[in-house]
Amino acid sequence: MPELPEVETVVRTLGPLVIGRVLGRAEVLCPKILRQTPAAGLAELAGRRVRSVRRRGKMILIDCGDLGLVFHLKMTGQILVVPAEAPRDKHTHLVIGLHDGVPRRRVAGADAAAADELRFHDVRKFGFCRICPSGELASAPEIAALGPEPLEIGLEEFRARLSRRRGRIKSLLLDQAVIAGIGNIYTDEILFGAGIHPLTPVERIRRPRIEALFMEMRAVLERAIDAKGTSISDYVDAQGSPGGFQNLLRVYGREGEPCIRCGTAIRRIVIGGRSSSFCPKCQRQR
DNA sequence: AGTTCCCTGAGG
DNA sequence: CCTCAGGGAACT
Repeated sequence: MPELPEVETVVRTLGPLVIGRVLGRAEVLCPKILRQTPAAGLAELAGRRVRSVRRRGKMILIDCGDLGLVFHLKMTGQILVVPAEAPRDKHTHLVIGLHDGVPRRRVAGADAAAADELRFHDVRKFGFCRICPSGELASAPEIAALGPEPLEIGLEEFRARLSRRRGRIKSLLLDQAVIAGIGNIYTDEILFGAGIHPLTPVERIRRPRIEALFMEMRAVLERAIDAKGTSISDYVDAQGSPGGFQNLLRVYGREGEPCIRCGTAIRRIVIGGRSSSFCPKCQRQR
């Protein structure tokens, strides 16, 4: 599932494939995935040059001058850059032409440069794309509501944000308004590393352990980015390559297997409808 | 704070 | 056939 490290990897692989290139015609094969995007907005994309590709939380922001594209991959979304002639499948929902700069005058009879396509692909159709004026990007509801970036926030701000809230630590780390970009896999990995039971009320976690949590959050996310994300079901980067962090997971998806630290069987519980794996010995409920 | 829903493919 | 996976919005 694309979380911060996967989205970061998509952004890093997508950027070089699209920045400086010009968008062509957009084709919507599944209108459901367009959020608050009038057909006119789509038509206006054609001819615009891609300026930048950035990430905010789990959102992908593509700046095309005065128009911006926002993608959220949710669980099974993919953004791919492929040759225009590559076959599509039934889960390809949005296609935007992509070509190199448009010369002022085309040489008669010259072949058009081989064109690529930027494609949004999503088996479950939970993901979406929004097109809006660049000036409205920051105020788009999905972005305005996000908490700070976990790799940019400092320890004191992290601690302050958590201390303002009540509730289970797992639910808070998953809450995008508290901190942006962490999902189910990395929450479990971070809590394991910090030795905190996922159901622990945040107000019961003492300062030294909050510090351990902060360090672990940074370490896990950075390691996962280094490994180019976790590919369990559908995740691939903009070139279609899988990540490698699934081989480095310490607790997620390891229910019943021995804890890598103490050998105790990893247990799984459901919190807020999400499965949570943890070691009952290394992550004692305090 | 917990439940339901969206959606589809995989696995039982 | 049934159940499960899951981000996040909407609802209870």
